[in-house]
Amino acid sequence: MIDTKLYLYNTLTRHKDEFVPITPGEVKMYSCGPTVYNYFHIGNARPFIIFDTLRRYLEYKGYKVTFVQNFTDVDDKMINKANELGITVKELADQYINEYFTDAKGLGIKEASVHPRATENIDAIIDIVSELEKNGYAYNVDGNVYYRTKKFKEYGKLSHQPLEDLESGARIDINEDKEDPMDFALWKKQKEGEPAWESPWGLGRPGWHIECSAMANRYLGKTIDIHSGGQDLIFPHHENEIAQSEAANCCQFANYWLHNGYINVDNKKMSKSLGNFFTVRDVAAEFDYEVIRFFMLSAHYRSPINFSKELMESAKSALGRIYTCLESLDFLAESAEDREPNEAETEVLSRAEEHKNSFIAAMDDDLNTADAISSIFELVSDVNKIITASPAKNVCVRCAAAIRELGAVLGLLGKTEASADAEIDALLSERAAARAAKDWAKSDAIRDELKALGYAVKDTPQGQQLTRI
RNA sequence: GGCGCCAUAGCCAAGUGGUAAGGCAGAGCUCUGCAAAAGCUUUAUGCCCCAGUUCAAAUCUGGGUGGCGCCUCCA
Repeated sequence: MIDTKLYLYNTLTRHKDEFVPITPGEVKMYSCGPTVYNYFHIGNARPFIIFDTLRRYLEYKGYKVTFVQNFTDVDDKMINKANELGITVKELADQYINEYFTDAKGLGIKEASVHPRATENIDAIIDIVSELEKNGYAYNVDGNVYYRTKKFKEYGKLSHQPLEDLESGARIDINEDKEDPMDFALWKKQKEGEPAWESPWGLGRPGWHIECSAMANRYLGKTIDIHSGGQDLIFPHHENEIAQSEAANCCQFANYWLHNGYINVDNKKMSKSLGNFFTVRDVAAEFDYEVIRFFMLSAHYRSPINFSKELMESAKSALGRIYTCLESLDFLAESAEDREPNEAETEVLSRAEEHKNSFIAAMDDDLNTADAISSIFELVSDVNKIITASPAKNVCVRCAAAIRELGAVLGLLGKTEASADAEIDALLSERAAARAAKDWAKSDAIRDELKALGYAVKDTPQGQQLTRI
């Protein structure tokens, strides 16, 4: 257990608050997941990566984390897309949930403890809407159930906007059923051709906000530690979740609300409506998934970041620098002498501890991954200084482990080199012989041949080092 | 109209009172048969501008300028 204090910026209090979980040693987290009607774009990927990193860090510190991330698998967008494609909403959901896991796995996003689907929790949704109706926070108009926003006195506490101000800025709502324009749907009456479930109010489907309240309650309980999502969910989605959950359960819904900044393109928010979005699938085809993750973590999670090909290239080179160091350490560890560390090596090992402490201090400060990554680079830089001097085996192993340990907290550096096959080994021996005979033409020809096979070879004092390109 | 965020080198980006981390790109040198990688050196007397507080300000205060977001489906 790493018992340093973790501070997180809480949208609710607008401060960095010391993180104290409800139950010592355990953390209950809920993060809003995707609506599964398409591949997700890199803007969607940011919260997935950021809050996966928070989860990993909490686990690294020794907490037992229960992490819930939902799939919104029924809403207007789902229904429209399914109709367009001539398939059912469930078929659409199944397909894109699969695609989600493909991209998420590539990005190093661990599976949540539970990935509940809205359509599989209709009973829990009906329960909470019934409770709200019973205690006067909801009203039924001909099969549509709405939340009575004015009744919830703390409405606006997350977005820090008094209800009147929200109302004056609100678009005119032409829905005549509602008592107030700020009221929002909890349950929607079935329309022609829409999927629907039986309920006390007739056939219908849940509104968007209610699913998160219902599923957080079912899988985590009435009060959770951390609720997270993108900044654009603060209002109305998270504000409404608070209104629903706190009115139904009569207690605080979440102690810490965390929100990540946007991804911009040409300094403008990336969004579907502006059409300036890139899917993770497409970007991963050009750059590695891991480069996307590294890129996301190279700035503070609450800052907006710009996306561009140039910045991805830069991220790729930076990540490559760490991998080069790791590959050299792995290579050296195989042939290195098994002896006691010398003075310089002992110094590097002790500096590795310092860098690890800096890394932890950065992460404790509201998840400052940019600063944390700089600790990894400083460690790499120290290691590089001893790498050409045939370091002791034990030193190579320990340095590589230290770099990988910190990388793993960020969900990075998990790639391991595939061992070369017999054909490659034969080429390497042949090249070694050619070099010994100073037959440079042949040596270079074999290097080209290896390159064509997808390998780069470096000549080091310890022999030929092979890496996959 | 209400609420909020941001401005640090060619680019990206930490730093929130003690004298500018880290990465990418560039330049020179060392090593190398060549290459690759790495190392060393180098790149902001200054952090959008102007005032102020302070022994001390990129950091705090006030005022500007420029950019962005939420208040509407959106990560």
